[in-house]
Amino acid sequence: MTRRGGQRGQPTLHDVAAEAGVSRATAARALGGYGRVSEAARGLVTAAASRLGYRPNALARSMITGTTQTIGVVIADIQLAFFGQAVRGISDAAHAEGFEVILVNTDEDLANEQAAVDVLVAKRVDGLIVAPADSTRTAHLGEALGRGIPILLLDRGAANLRCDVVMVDNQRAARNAVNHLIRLGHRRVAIVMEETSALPADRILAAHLKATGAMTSVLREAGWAAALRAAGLPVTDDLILRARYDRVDARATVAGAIGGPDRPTALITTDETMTMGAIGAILDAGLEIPGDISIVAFDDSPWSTLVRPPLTVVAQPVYELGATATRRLLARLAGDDGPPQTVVLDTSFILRGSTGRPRGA
Amino acid sequence: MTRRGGQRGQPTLHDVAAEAGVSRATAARALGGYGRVSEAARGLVTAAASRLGYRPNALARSMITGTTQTIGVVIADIQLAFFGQAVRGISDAAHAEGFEVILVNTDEDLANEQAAVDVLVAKRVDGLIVAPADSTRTAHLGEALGRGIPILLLDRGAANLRCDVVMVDNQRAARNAVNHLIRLGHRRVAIVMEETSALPADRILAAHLKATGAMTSVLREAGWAAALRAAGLPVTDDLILRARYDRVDARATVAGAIGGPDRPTALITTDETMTMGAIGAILDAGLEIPGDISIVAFDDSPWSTLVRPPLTVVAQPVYELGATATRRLLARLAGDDGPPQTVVLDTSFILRGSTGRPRGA
DNA sequence: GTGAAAGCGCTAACAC
DNA sequence: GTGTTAGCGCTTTCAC
Repeated sequence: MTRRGGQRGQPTLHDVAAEAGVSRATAARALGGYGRVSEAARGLVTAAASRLGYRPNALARSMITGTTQTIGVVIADIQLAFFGQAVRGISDAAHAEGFEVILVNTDEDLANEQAAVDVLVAKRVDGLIVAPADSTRTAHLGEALGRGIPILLLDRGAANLRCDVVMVDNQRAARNAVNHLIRLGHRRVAIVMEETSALPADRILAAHLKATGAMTSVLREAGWAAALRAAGLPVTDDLILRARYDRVDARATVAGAIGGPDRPTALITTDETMTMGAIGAILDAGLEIPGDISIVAFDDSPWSTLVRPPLTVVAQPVYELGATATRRLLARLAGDDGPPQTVVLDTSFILRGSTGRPRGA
Repeated sequence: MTRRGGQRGQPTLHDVAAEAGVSRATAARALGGYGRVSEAARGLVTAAASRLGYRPNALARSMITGTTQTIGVVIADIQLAFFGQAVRGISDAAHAEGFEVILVNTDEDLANEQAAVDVLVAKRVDGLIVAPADSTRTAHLGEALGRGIPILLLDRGAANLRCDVVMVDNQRAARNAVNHLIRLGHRRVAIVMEETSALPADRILAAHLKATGAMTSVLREAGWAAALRAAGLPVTDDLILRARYDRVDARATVAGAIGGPDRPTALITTDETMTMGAIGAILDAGLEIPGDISIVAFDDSPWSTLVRPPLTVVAQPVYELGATATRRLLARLAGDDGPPQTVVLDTSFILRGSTGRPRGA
């Protein structure tokens, strides 16, 4: 019994070489598929390897090659449908090139994100895909970049970070959606969005936002405001329905806004969570969609055709966002060192039953 | 400039030690938080480390310690709400103990699962959580177990595998749900489920299934059949609506079954995908829920209260399933070598509006 | 084509 | 308390 076994009892290259009666170098070459090995030796080695149930130690290999064939994915919450789809796109594109994925949730918390990047750097991931929690406080990302670890920003940009970004044009998508409502005759179009620390809508400079890469909901708010203003409609604070980022609070917020006499005739929601809250509130209030109130939602959720009426939505190519992001990142890993790219994928406006002319229009 | 830098240009312990003017061992002890180090040395080292932007190389550490602080998670598809929730539970419980998660999707394909296990073994994950694609062909899992890698089976059992399992009692949950329908007066209760290679329902031995750990949908089918039989109702093939695992096919299948004259008066669906298909078909057919047809769905999807009427469901504690699974696995990693445990979490039956008495009952 | 030897960055004995 | 030494399992020169 020549078997020595590694520390965990698993056979090592050493054992395989001994079993095959060749040197470790030859065994490694045969198994690793590099260098030159005779057919005879290769046969001996592979036979010995399978006899022993040898599995290469990727850790040891990575120490030398300097690549772990692993990418880190840092997102807010895998439970959200958006990230589920995006991560599937990432995972598929990564696997296609032989990469694995380490997943970390941040709950949009900066400290969590910083810790995640730290761990992933320690684990020596080859690259990072991150949906940054904060578009301005990105020192930790800059540092990783400085270490030579490519980063790809998913879904949201970030100021002062020289790296690739894959996203959609949120402002434009929101503007289009609101334009649709305006064309139908709506004059009071509210937006349901999560609370942010951003400036009030009427002081936002869209160009600045675009440059600094703000949160998607803020960009959507900017698009909403732009559409209203372009139509000569007032952009007032009572039309901005800010809720904590959960459907219960979104529901309460919308309930408050549609309970009064001068309620908006249409709503645009900035994501699935806000949409669920808004629909809940409308159902509670017994209002008819779109007769009493129209709604256009961001993100084409699987269930959007199951509610009555089916939802008019802005659909993002979420899976493709993830897949494209990954291909871009892997290109960097493969040596592409061109200037940072921002890839903007197209959204589509899907007209279904939840938008219509306001009463009396 | 004493800095040498590692292969990727990142500072190593060597650099830190040099910068601090101590030996590598001392630097390692100060940074790793093990062994004894004087306050003075610790100060010197940590200062040097932060000056250099040192990040430990987890790969090198793992080679020696024999632990990667990483668990592999092998599931069907992270896009499915079920797995999104479960993985979040896993991720949270893992992070709480300092573990990261490598995620792999299999699409319920055995070959994918085998490949995934291989890669994860090569990456030397400390343990594996897998929702096995096949409950009988588990040689690859047995082999990993043989290598000393603890495995935890999530959501589904597997035959002949001595390892922990965390799941719900699918048969019982289905039986309860169907009993509710029977009590309401339904006599023709159909089940909407994915195609499987299992035997027809009327030949299934529930006990055998329980022992071998079949797919959840088959167990739910067994529960459905058991409830009907216990009530003296016929279990006929036309009540088993099998569809490919996608909502489009589920919809077509259900459409066919509810189009005829002798249609079932109630439906039980085995998961979210089947539910979406079934509701789509019912809406298409213009049938009224629950007047024309009752429906009870497996899994309490976020949108189940948004459709009208809100759905009566069997809710699984999905997040808890993941968290519990992870805690069990981590206990194994911490040395627990008691006999394999099967943890069964409780489901809850949530009565909402989609179930009622059949017409004429 | 094959083997010997060096070394990736770190931890763990073992001396001092 | 600190330094020295020996590896973890692998890839990679470099001779032969």
